Amino acid sequence: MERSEDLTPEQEQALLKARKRVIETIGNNMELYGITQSTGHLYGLLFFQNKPMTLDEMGRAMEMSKTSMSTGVRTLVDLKMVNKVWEKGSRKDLYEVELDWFQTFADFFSLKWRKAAEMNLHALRRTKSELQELAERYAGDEAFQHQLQADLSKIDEAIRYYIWLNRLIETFESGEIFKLVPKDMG
Amino acid sequence: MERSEDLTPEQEQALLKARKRVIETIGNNMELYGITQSTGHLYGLLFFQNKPMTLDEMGRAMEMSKTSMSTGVRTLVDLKMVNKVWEKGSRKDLYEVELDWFQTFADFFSLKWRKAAEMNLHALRRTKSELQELAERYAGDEAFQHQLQADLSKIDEAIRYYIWLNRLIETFESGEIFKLVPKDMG
DNA sequence: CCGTTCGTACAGTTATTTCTGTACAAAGTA
DNA sequence: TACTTTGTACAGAAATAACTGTACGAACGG
Repeated sequence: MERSEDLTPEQEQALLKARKRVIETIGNNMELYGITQSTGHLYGLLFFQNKPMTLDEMGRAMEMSKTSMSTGVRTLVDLKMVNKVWEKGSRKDLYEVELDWFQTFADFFSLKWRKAAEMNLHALRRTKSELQELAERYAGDEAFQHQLQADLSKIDEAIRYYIWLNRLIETFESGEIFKLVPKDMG
Repeated sequence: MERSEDLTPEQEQALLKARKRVIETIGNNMELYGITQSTGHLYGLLFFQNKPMTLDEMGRAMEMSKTSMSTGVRTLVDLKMVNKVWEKGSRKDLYEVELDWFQTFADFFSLKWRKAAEMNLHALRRTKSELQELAERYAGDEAFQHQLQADLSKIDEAIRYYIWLNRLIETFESGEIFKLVPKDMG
């Protein structure tokens, strides 16, 4: 915790204790984002910091090596959960959390789910055309046709799902989702 | 692959090759669901099966132990990605994938994200009231008040986000999301 | 009942991931 | 230019997770 505000030790203790619950709960649940428990904990730490933090400060607060802070914070930056900020006069890199969690959520889906959706869609489409070629080549074989059609109809349904998923992700990226599901209910 | 349809070895080869791309791509991307690569691969295998499969058949196809199949398939059942099915005459447990991927996606979010959202919301609210108590107790101390207000406003914004997230998840659970973002575009 | 067959608990092994300390390149400072 | 300071690559150590084989209880068939 930053010391610039000069709290009494008693106050500081009480504040740290209150923060701790949130830091740990959030840290634990961040595995949903595919990040490690300790990186989640780092995120929680940064969340309550009211000033950008250096790697050394993180290391001291987390009681971990600077190397780990470096890799942890890089993960968070890649996920756009944490931003690198500049401060004149300081040679050190400074980091602070992105406080707009709506944005964080949207960015996460753009980054991870869209990539997966597009890879899967690509694989499905390639395999679909491959199966269609097989269907033509062995046009007479009824048993094989039957099998191919079973696979093809599954693939078509999967493609339909991924097209939908891509569209859903688009609503996250564009912010349209907040028109469909408003941030505050009326 | 089930042999009941009696394909030629050549046809079977071609089919397996075509399926392989999809199985592996999907299997790899399933880490987004927090499942292991090999469990993802198992899912891909089941996807193309046109009959429910036993643990022994899975083990043979995956070249892995039956124990691993048992734990893998249990994970998939817990996530409602795979269903246990009954077939008279068979003493063995049979499993098949849930083919409705829209449903699978919705179930996954209900299960995992809602649980996390509720835990976080709970922690945030508890900490919020704890901070409010501190604010009352040290009503005169300006430096401390300043710090408490900084924390409280962050917490309020986080609470706002989780309330929204819960509402979003509700639209998945109720199927309302498919009214907001239609399965097929008009 | 007794003998099978099935699924899974459990303990041990193997494989993977996470974390640390050292070393070094980059960039600033004098 | 030499001297610091900073962030990260890299290799090894420590911690976790995944996988396997054995063993055993449950369910069924004779």
